[in-house]
Amino acid sequence: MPRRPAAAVAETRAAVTHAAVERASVEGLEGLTIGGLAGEVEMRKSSVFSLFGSKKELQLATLEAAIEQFRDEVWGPVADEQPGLPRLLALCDSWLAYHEREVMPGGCFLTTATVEFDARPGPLRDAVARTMARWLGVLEGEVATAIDAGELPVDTEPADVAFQLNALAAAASYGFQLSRDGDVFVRARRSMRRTLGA
Amino acid sequence: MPRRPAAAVAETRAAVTHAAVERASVEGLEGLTIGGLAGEVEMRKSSVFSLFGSKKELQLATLEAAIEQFRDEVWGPVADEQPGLPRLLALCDSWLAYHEREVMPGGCFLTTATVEFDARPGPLRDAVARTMARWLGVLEGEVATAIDAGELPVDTEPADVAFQLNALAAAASYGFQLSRDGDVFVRARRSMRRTLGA
DNA sequence: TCCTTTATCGAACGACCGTACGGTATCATC
DNA sequence: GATGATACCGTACGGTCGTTCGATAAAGGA
Repeated sequence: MPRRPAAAVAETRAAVTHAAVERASVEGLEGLTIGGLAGEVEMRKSSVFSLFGSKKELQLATLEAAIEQFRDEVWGPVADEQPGLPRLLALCDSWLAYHEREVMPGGCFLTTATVEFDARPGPLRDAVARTMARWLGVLEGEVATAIDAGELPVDTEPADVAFQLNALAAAASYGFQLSRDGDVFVRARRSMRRTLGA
Repeated sequence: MPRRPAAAVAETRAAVTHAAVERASVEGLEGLTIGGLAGEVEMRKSSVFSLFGSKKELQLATLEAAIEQFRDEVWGPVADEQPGLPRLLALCDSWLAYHEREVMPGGCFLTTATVEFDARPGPLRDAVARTMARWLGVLEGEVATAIDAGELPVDTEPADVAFQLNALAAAASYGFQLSRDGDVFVRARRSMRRTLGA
């Protein structure tokens, strides 16, 4: 009794991973349960399972979906800004706004996944590590562009600034989740501006 | 067949929570299993269970033990330094050293617990929130002392500096766990020094 | 219209979890 | 040396998890 037309597997997977991203931001990727997820998308446990073949594959697909959403909602709006400091400043605002409007009910997904798997060897950890490295690389490249354009001091260490910005955004996310006090975003924004020498 | 003399319940609990702290830094507080923990301290599942009465109590006791260890190993060595900027600088070094020497096999315990429970209402979340708030308060007080002593600019926001230092230490911890590259500690130390205007 | 493909379902499995409870050997006290 | 408290153990129960597998009904091409 297929409820959907043939070859709809991609859409169905997307519906599941979308729900999984939200759920995992709260309970963690390990806290995901195939049965619980199935209930949320009104399917049966065995159906959801057969879409991915294993829980590990479901987790990897969920991470992939979270990355895509992050790119769409954070990077997308600022992609057209002028590369260098202008885009970096816009990116920081977009980044914090993404957390502030609570797109993820449990806070920053990548931070959650990082802290959850950073000490557990396996493909999940490797995928998280690659993602984090790639993101830090993006930030670093933007800082380097800003330096070349004379928008930042020549003695600025791009990797340091990337590390700091990422640390601040993550702390803003879990700080807000813990305290439910929006002031942490003000603090984070001020701190980011200071890091970027404003 | 009691293996220990009477009234040894406190010592036994301490042995269990000590193992639990290490394990939870890797697998998370929710990932703790009473049976697994029992194997590690060479006791039976039912024995460990009856020491705490419930898993939730075990988790709370584990958090308490982690806080105590943190206080002993991070704050203890610098408690006698001169309050204000000197002690703050020493504290940052002690803090990073604590993570660098991998006392916790899975990285910063409080960060793990924070990210794990920040969006899950309950006594665990409340305890974590109180702990984090207290720690930020300690940092903030130290910054305020430094300002009063003229060691930091008068327009410094103590809460901002506390937020930044905590963000950097946490990021150093999970950054190291992910990359296994000790350079993150150099980066974090440099960033902390910069935050403190050195 | 028939036949193959395919998306979904239902039922069952073994493993592991937290929890409950009664038993048992040792200790402290008299 | 008998007695009661104490620290630990053995066993079992109900529940939930990931996973397997055969059935089923709609979709699509011939």
